[in-house]
Amino acid sequence: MRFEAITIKDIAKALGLSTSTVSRALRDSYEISPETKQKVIAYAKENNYRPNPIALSLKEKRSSSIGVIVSEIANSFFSQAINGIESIANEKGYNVIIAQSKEELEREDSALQYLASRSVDGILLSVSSRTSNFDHIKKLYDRGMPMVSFDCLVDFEGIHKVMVDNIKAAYEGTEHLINKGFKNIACIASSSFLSITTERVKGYTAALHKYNQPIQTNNIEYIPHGGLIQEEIYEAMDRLMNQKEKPDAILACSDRITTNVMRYCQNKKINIPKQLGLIGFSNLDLTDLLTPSLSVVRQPAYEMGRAAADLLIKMLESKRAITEFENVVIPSTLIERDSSMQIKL
Amino acid sequence: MRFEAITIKDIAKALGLSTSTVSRALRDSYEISPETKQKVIAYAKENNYRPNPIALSLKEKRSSSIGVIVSEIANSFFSQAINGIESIANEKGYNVIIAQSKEELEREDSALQYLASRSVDGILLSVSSRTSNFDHIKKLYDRGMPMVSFDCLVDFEGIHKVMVDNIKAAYEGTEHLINKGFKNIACIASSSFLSITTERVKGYTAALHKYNQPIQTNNIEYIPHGGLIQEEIYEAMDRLMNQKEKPDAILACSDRITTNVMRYCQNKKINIPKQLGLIGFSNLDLTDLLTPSLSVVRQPAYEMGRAAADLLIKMLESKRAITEFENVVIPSTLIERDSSMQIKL
DNA sequence: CTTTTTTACGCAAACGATTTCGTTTTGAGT
DNA sequence: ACTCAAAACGAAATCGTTTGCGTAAAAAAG
Repeated sequence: MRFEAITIKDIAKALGLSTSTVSRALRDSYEISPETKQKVIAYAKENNYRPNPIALSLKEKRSSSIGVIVSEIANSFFSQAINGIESIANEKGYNVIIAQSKEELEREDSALQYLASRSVDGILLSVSSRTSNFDHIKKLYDRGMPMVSFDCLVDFEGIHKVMVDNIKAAYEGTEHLINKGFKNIACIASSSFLSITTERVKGYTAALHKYNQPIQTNNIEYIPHGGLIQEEIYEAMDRLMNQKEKPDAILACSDRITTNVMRYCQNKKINIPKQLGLIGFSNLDLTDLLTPSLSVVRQPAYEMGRAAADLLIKMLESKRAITEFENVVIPSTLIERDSSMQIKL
Repeated sequence: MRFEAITIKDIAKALGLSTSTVSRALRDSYEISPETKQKVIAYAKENNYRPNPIALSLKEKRSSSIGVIVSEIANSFFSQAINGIESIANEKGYNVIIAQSKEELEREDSALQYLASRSVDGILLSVSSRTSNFDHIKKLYDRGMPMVSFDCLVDFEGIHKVMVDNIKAAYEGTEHLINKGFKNIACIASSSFLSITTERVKGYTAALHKYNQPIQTNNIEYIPHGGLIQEEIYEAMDRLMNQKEKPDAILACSDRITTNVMRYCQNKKINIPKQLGLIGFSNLDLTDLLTPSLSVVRQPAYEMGRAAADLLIKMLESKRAITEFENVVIPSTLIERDSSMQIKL
């Protein structure tokens, strides 16, 4: 079974013209007489002609499409970011191809390779939590594939980057917990390879330092697969809660980590926030309905997507090579709810 | 800025061969001497050669990609379904292009048109809640575009369909509420155009009928945009709760409707389940963490995606035209939690 | 009534890969 | 020595579209 679309050749044959004439008529060239144009356009419309984008891509060496690689789309941050990307892309006449790395290096690489082999004009990339080595990305980038890095950033320079101020975001989250009276705050972050992890941990320690709270390395846990594997988070929680001095609050540095910490506490009958305060990075739109309502650091995913897509398309459409690379930093928002309120609830 | 990949021509030139020889060497043709093959393969590997899929698509008249149109990816049901689709597609060597209709007819049509113009071999479609007329879909389908309809189905026959048993699912949900002692159960469904709506309402009324509860039309609300617009749900709830005989429980027929009913109740200080029982269709993976934990009808989204993709690819790869069309019905699951427990909590 | 210009169109190449149909060379068979 | 076939490769068409160039006829200029 196959779908056969009408081509310029079919029109030419039907109207007794050459393909060049038809092509020019459709593009409203001055070399074609008004009558011929009229005939061609009418016939094309009638038969629902649409130029074959594949033939166009082959000829023009561009596909008018951009690729997006994220860890998974079933993640509120990324689905919101993709909405932002699409809003810009549609506006500018590009279409979007989405690929998921599922937090695996091999899938990231194969997605990159597929997109690279000419089907897309450029790539928006948020690296997976398993990406400790960025050579496969840098290689492709150096060979001329336009790319913009967003959220989980690549480690090299000379590339546009879009991010939140992770240090500040984590600092504010931690500070909020401190202000609410928590004395022994732990931090659960994503894989240690990621820039967002190191920055968020940096913000966390900076806040502790500022308020003269001790910084204990055994209060910092890293989750290798960024929360995709529930077990990893449960194990981290076990380690934290089995210490002599249990933490009394937790800063959870990703969506999946946050929800799985809540689930752990529910299973273990740990009351939030009485026994354990919690604030988490999350873009879920029903954190207000959770029990207790969840205090979150919210990333402006939609805006980040828009900014990244905008940078990429500007890059694609610029004549000369880019020499100045931007680091777009978009502010995050702290939303204080019940999960971080120690005293009264 | 543009990315230039290595082509078969480059290899031919570098090795002093013709493009035909290179092509054959890479495809391991018997007409090429082992030594030449060796040289070509080595050079190709070294220079990271990858066949240009666009050129291939043009020649083969197929793109090895399938399109998926859903209302929005930021919806747990669809993102899970897409995961299922991708799992099959990757297995069979297809890649997936995702488009969102955002519950708008125009966006659905333009997505369809784009995908149609030869960039995809087939389409998996869940129609938008604004789609009251299916002509644009049927037209394309009749012109030979392979399609499989899943979840929100098209209204015509002669096409593969993948769905849950909506009547049974709604029946079981309603029955569960009845068994828990609720006496005046309302139903909030998606737009009245959709087959899933009529079927779920049918299941709801069937259960009421079976247990001798009165069926009141003013207890059935339809949400034009399927829940994408929060206001529409709030207004429906207002209508329901301002009746003389308020409902004591609600069957919410989509993810967005369910969560927005909860949000409404929270705003209006309506206690679930004491004042209002609730069971909802939902695929969110944290309904267990809500307050109260949410009773749900869960659709097997991943399996539905797999089934739909499987049918489509079988269709694409079958030599002769399909004459038998399948209606794949996949069972849903009822998960009983606190939101539907009237007596004790 | 020529010559030049304009008008309106067709031819063919190009994009990258595959494939059908040659073509050349070598070696075996008679 | 002659035929024939196998082995190893190349030329060219094809997919759908655009575009530089060529060219016929018609119109304008001389």
